[in-house]
Amino acid sequence: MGKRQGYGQFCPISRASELLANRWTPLVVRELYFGSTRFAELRRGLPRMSSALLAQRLNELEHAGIVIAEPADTGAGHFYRLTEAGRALFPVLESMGRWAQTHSRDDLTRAENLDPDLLMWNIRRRVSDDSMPEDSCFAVSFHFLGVPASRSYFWLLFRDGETEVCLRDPGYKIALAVTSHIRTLTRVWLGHLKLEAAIRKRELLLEGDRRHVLAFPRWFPVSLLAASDVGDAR
Amino acid sequence: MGKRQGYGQFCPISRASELLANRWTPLVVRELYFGSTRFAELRRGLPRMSSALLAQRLNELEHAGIVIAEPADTGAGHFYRLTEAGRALFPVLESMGRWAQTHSRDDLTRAENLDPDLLMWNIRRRVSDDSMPEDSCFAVSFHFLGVPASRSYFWLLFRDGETEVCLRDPGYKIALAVTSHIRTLTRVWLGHLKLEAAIRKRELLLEGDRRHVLAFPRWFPVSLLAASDVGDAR
DNA sequence: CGGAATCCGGATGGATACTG
DNA sequence: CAGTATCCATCCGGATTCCG
Repeated sequence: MGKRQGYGQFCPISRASELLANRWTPLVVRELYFGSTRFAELRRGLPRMSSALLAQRLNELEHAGIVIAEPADTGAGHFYRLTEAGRALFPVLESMGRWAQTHSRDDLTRAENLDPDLLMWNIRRRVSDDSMPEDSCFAVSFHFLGVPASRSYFWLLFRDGETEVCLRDPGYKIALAVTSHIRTLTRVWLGHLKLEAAIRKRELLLEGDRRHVLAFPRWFPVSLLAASDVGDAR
Repeated sequence: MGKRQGYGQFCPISRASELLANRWTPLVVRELYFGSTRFAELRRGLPRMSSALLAQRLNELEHAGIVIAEPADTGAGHFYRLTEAGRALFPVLESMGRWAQTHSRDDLTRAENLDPDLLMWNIRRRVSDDSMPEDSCFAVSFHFLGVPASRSYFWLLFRDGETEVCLRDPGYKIALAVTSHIRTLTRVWLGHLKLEAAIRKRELLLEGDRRHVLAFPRWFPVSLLAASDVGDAR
């Protein structure tokens, strides 16, 4: 009876809404699209989502043909991947992102949305897509202002062509130390502020070998959804 | 506390989801984008949505700067309109529609989504956008198969350049009688079947003056989201 | 560890009735 | 007509637990 379900309309927007207009669902698809495959990875990108709801959403999406869950050959659990129909949802996510970047820009970096864990996790995911020198093995430290003390230090560890986020000093050589307010680096990530401008304005401090200082802007990534129009980025 | 609200993420998809990933919300925006402005018009395009929830969604959208409600000078109630930020959401709706048209096409015309009221209401809205002869005054009757008897007859009345949906014979000259299964006309509307093909295959019957029979395919509209790729439309 | 199942309290949505 | 008010079913968040 009151069973909440479809909208009973033939309109294609209605059909798409049956899938996407549910709490967390677009963000689950986003995580899968951006490359997470394991339950734990998804949770890390969706820290405020309960594990029960994530499991439920993955089921719904699998049932709808958006996600396919293959049992992990190694160990327990599954690999969750988008099907072709799932990847075809990207234009929806992209247009949502583009809308918010132009019509809700300042809301993105309101205090309650700043999250250093999430930022580092996203940076790592984009860095490892790009090509870093495979032979070198070093760490870059990040020190954030404007966050709780327990969340103010992070390290990116580059080793064997892999990139890892560490919450403690990994003990490798610190090639570069990055210091900024969490909002500054988030705005750089979102394309609201050019990295070079943040450095020039001394909102972002780089300390280390001249070589690594100069290399940093070349490998430091921005979001796939970064604004191309960079507001007050001069 | 348990207060359900934002997702606590700086990602623009997250921000857009806070607005759009709620039940009925994309469909409310769709109705406004397609030209409905009064509460009653919106309800007619969203027949399964409770009036309480519609009022709540309009409030939320107004608060978010997507909708503006101006008190109606004449009579009670308001005119609801999209703001510029609201109209900028159209690419999101469009990409949702495009996705469903290609990846969930057959679900659109499942029995539970066929609705002759909704179909006629949508047709009317698109017809009046197009130019019909302003001087003429006539009616076109629609007889649907595959629907409850009480919903099987409709009339489109063209008068003074206005178009109206009638649930009873308006008494004007019936220039043309259209008969088809509800699914057939819905598929034509969605672009899954070409009108000419439906006529040729005798899934859609036209009776009336030769002049009106010939004119019908010229003014009969399809959805703004009609598929350009028309499957088995030959 | 990876993930599913359960339980609880608060929030949300659907149905119906009601009001100016 | 244009919404409110109310009641109840469902959904969601958080915590805990369980299983392999």
